[in-house]
Amino acid sequence: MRHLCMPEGLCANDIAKLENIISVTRKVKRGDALFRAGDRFDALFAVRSGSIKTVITHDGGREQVTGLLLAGDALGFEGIEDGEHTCDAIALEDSTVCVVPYTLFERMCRETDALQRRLHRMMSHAVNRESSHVVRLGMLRADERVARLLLDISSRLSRRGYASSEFTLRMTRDDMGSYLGMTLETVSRTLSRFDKLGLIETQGKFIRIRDFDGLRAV
Amino acid sequence: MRHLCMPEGLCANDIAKLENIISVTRKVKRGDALFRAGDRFDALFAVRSGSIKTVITHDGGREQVTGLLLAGDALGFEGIEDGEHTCDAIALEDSTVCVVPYTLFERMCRETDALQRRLHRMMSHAVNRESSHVVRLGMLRADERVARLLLDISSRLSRRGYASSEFTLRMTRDDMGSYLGMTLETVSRTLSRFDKLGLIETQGKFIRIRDFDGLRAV
DNA sequence: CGAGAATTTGATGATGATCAAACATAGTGG
DNA sequence: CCACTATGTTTGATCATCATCAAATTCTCG
Repeated sequence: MRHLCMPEGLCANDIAKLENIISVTRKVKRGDALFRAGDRFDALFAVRSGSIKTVITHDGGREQVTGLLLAGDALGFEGIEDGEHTCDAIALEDSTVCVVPYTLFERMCRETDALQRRLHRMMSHAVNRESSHVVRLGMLRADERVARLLLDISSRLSRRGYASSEFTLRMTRDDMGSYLGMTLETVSRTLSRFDKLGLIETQGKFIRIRDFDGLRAV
Repeated sequence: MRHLCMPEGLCANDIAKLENIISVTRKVKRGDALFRAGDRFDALFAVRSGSIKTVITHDGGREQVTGLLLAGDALGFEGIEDGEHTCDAIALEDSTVCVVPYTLFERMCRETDALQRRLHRMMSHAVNRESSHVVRLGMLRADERVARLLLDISSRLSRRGYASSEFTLRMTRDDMGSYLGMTLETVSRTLSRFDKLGLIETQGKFIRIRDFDGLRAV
């Protein structure tokens, strides 16, 4: 049972080719950076285990969490444009990623159209991921944003075959707040309220969703 | 002097190839859709003249403007993932776009690595565009968002060789508000205040920037 | 286990939303 | 081409949401 870093099917032949170039994995310790803004871009990454946040550091030191990557998610596409990464990627827990050397991968994509299609879909997915985040930030109230985040994580986990109703979110409340465009206090209060309402159960970073429809209706 | 839809250099040979497949242009009348969410995705587009907004319609009819595309900008990448578009693209004024048939383009990208690199950079750019919008929505106050939008448009225009200090923004205040995650009233008030402060001059949709540093410092 | 970090909860206040009404602009048909 | 009507904009008054400041409590990990 081998783990495929970049899931969803290719034909056996293509998979073999792919495995050749993504045989390299890299471990990243909790709190360490997989890459930093300004680092030379030379590889894409896929989260194999653990989770990673992407952070943009604004002039003045203010930081914003712009992305949350779970096992199975690919990252690094932002670096292609100018050949250097535009954000920091920080491990939220000890994690493992597959390393996909970019120029090699690009060449393979020219040879294999299935692989090319796959890369394009991944990049398109990255666009859509950002775009739904824009919607979340742009037209939802604080409690709606929190509810959506929980549902989003849940559905991403279930798509990957993990339990969808309970998980441990390694982000701090501060990270969640930064990601959702609100303060850590508001995140905390919102989670407490959801708990009191019977929508979820929280014990620190562990979260269990008790009432999916209720959350959707927030 | 021919207009190249997708600017920035390729070698003469590649340009010739490219021009072959992007010879088709399409006119879109103000208010009409270039494509709608759910439409089959089969081409990428590049704005040749005019401007276009992308809109996501939330369940319940609420709409959010997620993107603003000016002459020279490419759009449609969100459709690659599932083969159908995920947002509406609406012309803000009578506009012209180049049509780039996708499968054809994909094939060409496998043949010409310069073209492939170009496509990848465009998609990466699309990711970064969304991502800076996330930052704008996530960590800025209302007036900072408006200031950033104006500066952003200005720098995009100047990069394309247009006047950078005055332009006519075809969006309504409502569109701007939706794009910036605030109400049209707040947009209007903010612009009025900037005007009184001498940062800009406004006459309806026409805007002249008088004090770039002032705007940056908002 | 203990110290530093993270979380929770409360009290207060500011930013921006909402409601409302006057005013301006642009698009249409006579 | 002008007048008329729609639509868009501005400005004001009030209110709700969420940020800020603060302090007590609980986790976590080295």
